[in-house]
Amino acid sequence: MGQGMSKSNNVYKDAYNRCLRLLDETRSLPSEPELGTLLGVSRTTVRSILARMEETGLIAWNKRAKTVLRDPRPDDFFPEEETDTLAEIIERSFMRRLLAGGAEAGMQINELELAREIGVGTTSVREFLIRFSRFGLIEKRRNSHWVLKGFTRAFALELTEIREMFELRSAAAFAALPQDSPVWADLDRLEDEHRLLAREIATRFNAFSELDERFHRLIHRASHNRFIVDFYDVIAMIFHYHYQWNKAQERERNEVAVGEHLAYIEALKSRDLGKVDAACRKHLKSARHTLLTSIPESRPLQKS
Amino acid sequence: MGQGMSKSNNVYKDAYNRCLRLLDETRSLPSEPELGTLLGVSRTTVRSILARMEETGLIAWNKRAKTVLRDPRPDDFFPEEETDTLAEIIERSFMRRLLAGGAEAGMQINELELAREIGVGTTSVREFLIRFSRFGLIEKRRNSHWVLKGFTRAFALELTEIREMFELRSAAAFAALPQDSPVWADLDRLEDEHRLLAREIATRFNAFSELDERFHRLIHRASHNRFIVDFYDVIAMIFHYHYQWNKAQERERNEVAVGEHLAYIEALKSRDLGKVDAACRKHLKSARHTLLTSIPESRPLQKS
DNA sequence: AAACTGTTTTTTCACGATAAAAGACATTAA
DNA sequence: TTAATGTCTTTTATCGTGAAAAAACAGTTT
Repeated sequence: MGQGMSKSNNVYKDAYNRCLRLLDETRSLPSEPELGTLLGVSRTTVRSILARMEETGLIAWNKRAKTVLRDPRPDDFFPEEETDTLAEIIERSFMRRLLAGGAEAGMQINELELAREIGVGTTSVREFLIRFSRFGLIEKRRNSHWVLKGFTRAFALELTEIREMFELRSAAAFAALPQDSPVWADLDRLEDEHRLLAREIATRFNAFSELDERFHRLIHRASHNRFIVDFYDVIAMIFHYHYQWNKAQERERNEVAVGEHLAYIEALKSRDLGKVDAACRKHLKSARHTLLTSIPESRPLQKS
Repeated sequence: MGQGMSKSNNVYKDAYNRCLRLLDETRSLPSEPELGTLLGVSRTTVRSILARMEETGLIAWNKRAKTVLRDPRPDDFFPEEETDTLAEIIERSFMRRLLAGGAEAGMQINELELAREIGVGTTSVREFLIRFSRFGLIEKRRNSHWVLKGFTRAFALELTEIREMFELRSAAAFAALPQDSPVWADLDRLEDEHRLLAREIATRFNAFSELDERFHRLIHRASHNRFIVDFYDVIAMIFHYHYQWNKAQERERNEVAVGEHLAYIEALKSRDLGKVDAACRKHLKSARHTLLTSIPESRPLQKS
């Protein structure tokens, strides 16, 4: 694939695609700085996007006037795979290898080999591994290779131990928040989404994982502790891949979890610390159980 | 300084210096692989060391025979500053800037500028910042600069909150360890060192920080949780620099801390969970207090 | 004058290249 | 035949470089 290429323009491509979707809604686009904040990119990138949109006849562009000429067609979009960050590409490849079996604990990781296999430079792989190391799954030997510690039962237990400690504390902090805190409105909105999902669970059960993450992040944020908030990244990463590999009884599991969340939300709203503690404990216990059953007895994880 | 230079040979130089110290003790050096494990380097590096030692007339080297010819002189050693890792150099420079005042929270960090100022490549600075980010003092803006969050009171409080949570749990786990666990011998040895230091506190009070770290790491290891063990890196880093900048009442503070450690050790040996909890809490409370008083009221930290 | 567009500069991201260091393989000595 | 030494190969650490993207500056328009 792309060889010798210094840097992919995925930021531009991704923003372009998102900008296309904006086109449906209006007859003319806002100013360049406004578009920049809207898309989360710099004006330089906004101008590249506008230039191409003019070229392909999507808009007429003359200084402030950016008139939409036609609706975007499917082939106006850049292919999805070209909009991914290098970091995302590397993470996916790495996790696939990790979960594809044959990834025994203790095995050593070769930067050069990984880079060649994925088709990227070694620097990007190194940086990925350094970032990834905080998840506790790999470890660096000074001046030498990385060692895979493996997705073991021990890992899951250590992870959930911290999770439980942090979430119990965060939940208690949440319940103690003053009535006028905006989090209560956030919680109400999440409750509605949960009720909606509960009704449509038969068809939309796979929408749970995303909702789950938003719910728990809201609670963790109440701790007002960066280490607790940041640690949820580790949990989110693990559960993200967990949801992908463990499809057994997914519908049932998610249905139960939605119910537990609703009870948990009720407890939070009651602001009764005893109830909060109980509801939180109950949910975390079943989350732990689900994670543990997907990991075979003290062996590295295999794809289901 | 070193420009255009691809990689410094600090591993070799550091190992060489350590190998010189070995020369005092024996008449002849062991085999190459043995020396490698002793010094923690590869045989390639060992052979470079031996080659130079032969050249400078320190040893006679013929295959297995490595006879010491003379004692090393001070000028045989490589200068200390040439034995540092790039990562160490960058960390020191970075922390100096951070603590030298004028490092306001919210300030942005420029990779290129840092690299130029320290005289290293941008890659090394990037990798350092990624590793450093887990300490919670800096944060990355996607596709853009890093932001300094600052050594604030809030930071210290968040840090100590986690520390207390983790250490109380670890201490309880420690006390519950079976009598035949090797940690009890480790604890006895640390107790002796504490008693020794307590007696010589007037002159050796600055030896405390190293002992402190070893003591707390031993306790944290009893948790058997990688996240707890790894988190001690954050604490150790902060306290390492804390000891450097806050020299006010150092002797008194350390004397008190040694006393608290001894009480803490007694409590652990009693295996009475109530006593352990109390002793641990007491020590952590005064550690927190010490840290907090060195940070001025909700402002970035200034050098004392 | 405030907010925009046009232009230039700076910084980030990612690569290939190269010396240091590790590791593997072949050979030899005890 | 085990464990060393001698030699060769591979990997890691670090740099300089160049395109993508951000940011700063300058000139316009409302």
